[in-house]
Amino acid sequence: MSCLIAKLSHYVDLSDDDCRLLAALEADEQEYSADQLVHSANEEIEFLYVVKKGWLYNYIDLPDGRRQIVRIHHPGDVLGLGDIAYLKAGTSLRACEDVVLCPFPKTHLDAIFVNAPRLTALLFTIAVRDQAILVDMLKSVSRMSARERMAFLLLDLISRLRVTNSDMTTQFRCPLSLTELGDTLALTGVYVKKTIEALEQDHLLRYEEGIIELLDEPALEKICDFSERYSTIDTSWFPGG
Amino acid sequence: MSCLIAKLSHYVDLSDDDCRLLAALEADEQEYSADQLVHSANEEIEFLYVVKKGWLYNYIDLPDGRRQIVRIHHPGDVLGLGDIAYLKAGTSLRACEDVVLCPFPKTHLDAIFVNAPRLTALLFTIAVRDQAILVDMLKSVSRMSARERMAFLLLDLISRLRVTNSDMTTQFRCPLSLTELGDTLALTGVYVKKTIEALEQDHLLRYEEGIIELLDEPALEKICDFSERYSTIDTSWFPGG
DNA sequence: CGGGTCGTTGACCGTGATCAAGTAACGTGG
DNA sequence: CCACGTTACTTGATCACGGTCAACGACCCG
Repeated sequence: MSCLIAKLSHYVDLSDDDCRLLAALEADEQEYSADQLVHSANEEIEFLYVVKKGWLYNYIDLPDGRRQIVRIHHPGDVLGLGDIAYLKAGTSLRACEDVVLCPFPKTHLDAIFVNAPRLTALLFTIAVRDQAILVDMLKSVSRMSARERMAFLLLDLISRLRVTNSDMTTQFRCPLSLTELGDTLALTGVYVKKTIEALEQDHLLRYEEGIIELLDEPALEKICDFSERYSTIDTSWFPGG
Repeated sequence: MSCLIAKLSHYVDLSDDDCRLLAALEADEQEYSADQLVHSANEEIEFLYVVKKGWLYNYIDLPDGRRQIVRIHHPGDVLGLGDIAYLKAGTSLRACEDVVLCPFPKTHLDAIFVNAPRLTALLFTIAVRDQAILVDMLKSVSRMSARERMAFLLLDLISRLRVTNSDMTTQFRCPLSLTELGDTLALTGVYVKKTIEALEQDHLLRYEEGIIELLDEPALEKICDFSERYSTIDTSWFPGG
């Protein structure tokens, strides 16, 4: 089963027609290797993508060479919804390991908007949920200490992985380098290291060779006032189906 | 003419049916006074709002008493699209001066999703445009200096005001206090003051009694690598209408 | 006239950046 | 198989941006 359908049917019952429309989005496949740029900011957007395998991230470059990672993507995510308001992409998209994407032209959304109001509402909701997550990220970066931010990011990542991967335990592989984690958290790679070390001192987590193990989730949640945004959404107002 | 219709028809031609659906959203009116809370985070969401008059802002409180202002709203804005994925509001909404809002229940969106795919696409696009703006804000707060952030915020505000207010010059009244500006920029009120002073020293702007005048917009744009997000959006992929 | 909030200014401080040097792992070409 | 370059991780010394704290004045409202 496609991981897009798997992820979406977590939220609503999909009709056969809905599934057919969604399957059409995953007709093509394309591979990208680790660290490869999928598209860069200010490039014209031809395609949206469904992630089939691997992690990627969106980021913005600043003129002085620094960058901010805006969103980390996992299999089953729909990429590019956030860019369809504009002709050109606002962020660059890069694979952080070998990935497989399913590109589809943005005009394919037409068929969904016209024929499947229920699915439209779901896509709308997902797009808008991403916004809530950006708000969390803004709060994190603007108002929290390095320690709190680190806790927040790790909890966010694991709770997203749990949505599609219900056998997920307390440990996962994170293919981002320390510098990339820093670009996500608005810290330097150096300080990410020191922060992780401090959390390890307190027996809250373990980090080794890209494997992260959360040793005390309740304590981590308390540190950063975490609230989970992925397991449930409100579908009660959706058009009947 | 309603400022919602004014704002939206800036982007697409609206049919009579579309206008009728939109007008229904502005059927009711409600006043709030300066500094009044419209709804708070974690409250159940009953209504979305169209802003008829005055400025408001969304913010998040942190357990330790700090807060982050997430978005500043002007007349014509639709509030709450970002919250419809959840049963409860993620942010609090507060009036920063006397305002008039038009509340409508979120189920009213149904009618639009089912009957007006073109308008749906527009709302979708607006919701998603807000996301691009959040990304800008994230970039600003995470990676820019106080001076750059200040420049960015002021350019953002004036370019939004210009969308509906084409006779806007280089000066506008900003009803936010220095502390509120600080909560927006992730700075303290004290440092906002010092930053504004520094910009005044360089003859880039003037600030007096809440009136802001931008003296050298090109220079300000250069400081913060500003890109305008409000004047145009991509409507080419919209369903025909 | 008293109390509140906001703006203003100055002294001092702390988090996280910057810089620098060193190590380990990897792929490359000779 | 080794020399080389590259990249990531590691660690420590020092620095600076912006926060914190405190005090005062202006203004508003009761």
